[in-house]
Amino acid sequence: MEVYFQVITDAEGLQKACDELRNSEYLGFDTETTELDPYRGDLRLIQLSDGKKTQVIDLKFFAERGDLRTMPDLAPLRELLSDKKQIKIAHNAKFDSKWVRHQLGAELNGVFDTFLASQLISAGDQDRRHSLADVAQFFTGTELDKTLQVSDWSLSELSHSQIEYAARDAAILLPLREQMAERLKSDDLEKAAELEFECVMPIAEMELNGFYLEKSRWREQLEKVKVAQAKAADELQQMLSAGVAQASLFGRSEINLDSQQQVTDALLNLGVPVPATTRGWQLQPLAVEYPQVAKLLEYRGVAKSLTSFGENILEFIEPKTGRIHADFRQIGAPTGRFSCSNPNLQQIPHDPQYRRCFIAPEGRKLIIADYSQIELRILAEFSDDENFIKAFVSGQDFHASAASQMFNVKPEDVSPEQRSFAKRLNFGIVYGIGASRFALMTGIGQTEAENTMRQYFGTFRGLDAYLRESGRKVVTERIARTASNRMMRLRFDENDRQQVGGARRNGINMPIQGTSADILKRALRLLHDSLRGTSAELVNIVHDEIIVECDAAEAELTADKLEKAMCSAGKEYIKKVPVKVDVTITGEWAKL
DNA sequence: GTGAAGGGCCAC
DNA sequence: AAACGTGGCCCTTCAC
Repeated sequence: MEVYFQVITDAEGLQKACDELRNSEYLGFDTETTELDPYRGDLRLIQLSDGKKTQVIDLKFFAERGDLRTMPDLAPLRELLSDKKQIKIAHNAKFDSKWVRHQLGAELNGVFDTFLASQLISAGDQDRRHSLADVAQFFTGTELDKTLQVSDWSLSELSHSQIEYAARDAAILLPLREQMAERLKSDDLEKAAELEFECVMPIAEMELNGFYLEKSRWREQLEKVKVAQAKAADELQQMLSAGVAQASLFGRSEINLDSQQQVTDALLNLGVPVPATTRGWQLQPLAVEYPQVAKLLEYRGVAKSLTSFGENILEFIEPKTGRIHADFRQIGAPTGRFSCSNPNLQQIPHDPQYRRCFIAPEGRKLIIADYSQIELRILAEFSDDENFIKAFVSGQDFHASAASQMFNVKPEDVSPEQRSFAKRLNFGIVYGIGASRFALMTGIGQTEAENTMRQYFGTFRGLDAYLRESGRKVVTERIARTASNRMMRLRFDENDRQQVGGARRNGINMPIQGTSADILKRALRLLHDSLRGTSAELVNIVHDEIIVECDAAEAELTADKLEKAMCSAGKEYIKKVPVKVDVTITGEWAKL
């Protein structure tokens, strides 16, 4: 593919280039950098293409003359990038926007992201790849050579082929967008795409902001866990070795407590009826009768804490900022949920001992806001169940209200046990729980579990009908959608009962989990716009929770804005029941 | 030594 | 007879 390009190295050239680019509604946009991390390397090239001609801006020549963030010479470029009316097409725009934000001091607005679009269109197909080369091949049939992607972009003089490669990557985005836009339209994914595209900048900023973790407090916490772990390991070792044949004369044989195999053998020797899998929920009932099993579960808990949430997380602290900048994948799950890694800030134990280590630095505050029972409210909305809605509208404790209805007692007479049953079912049905699992987790018998579930669905008939219809539909259509029309395709063998059952549960869960993700994404965009120009910074998100850090003086104002953004986002999708957000102003990531 | 798979547990 | 959805990270095991 021939590319017509021009290299820009000075202010005059840049002004002219931006004037030319102004005439195009869509611009292909790409960057080349010397590193992957904007805190480490330099932004070298910015490529902008109107499809006919590609402008390649070599920032090295600008950086030589001063600070890129404030340099007036770059004003036309900043303006163009942040103008939301001119659409910038980029592949994984989060990457480019982080560099532009951090090193040019500009927001990227008006995004069309071919990476996110590809994920939306593939609708959860795990086999599809989403690299630019794969996406270009799939949608336009063009072969892309990406070998120069990892070439040295810090050279004082870039080669002709490097520049040409850079220009071509930007140019190809225009025909690619045309194909993808058509497909988004025919798949009815335009709304979901807009939701995703508008979320790119908030997430890019969040990653740049990072979350502050106090090292010393984390280490103190670790010491406590280490002691607990050593103790539990010792005790478990003692208990298990009682069942091992007194080993060799050469010494005691230690059991590797992390080895599934060895632990199972030891338990069997002790006469414990170990089930096929020894996952926590399977072992839980045995823990009452067998102290060894209880000890094993205790050991696993502390061992997990120490390995997954131990010293290693401290290595993620960026020296330049003293903060943790995790990677968030915007479409981390086919449902539309985010995933997070390096480290996964979405799975820090709820125990305040851990979360209290994430703090606001001196003079700052954390605002923690989470949706109250968002998935159940979505379920109320979708199912239109009269009694379910009533329980929310009444404004009292939801689980107690549900229990009151299903056990037919006055709200004040609901026993803790009844409330607990209702609560477990409320959560379980979102995942398609069955009677046997319900029996196992409550400790009641199979028959009683079946009866309780029958009572539950007898009370919430609309819910029952919705879940059945939802499950039926997904099996016949093999597609599930959220409120924004985000789509997930299900693949299963219709003759395999297990697969059909799995697909049904999947399809029931996806619209609910996915709509929750839709709402969060919408909230992030509204929040981003309402916090612009303030001291507030987004620092973490956990599915139904948003955490913002701001100057102490602006805490009240920020809390208000956060609550408003989340509520309005929720109300766009949930009309039949109130949307409730709990907000806390605090110095630490823990509720008061 | 390295990498993939299997099993387990953390979050929501 | 059925066996609760989405992720990431860690460990062991086993093959190369």
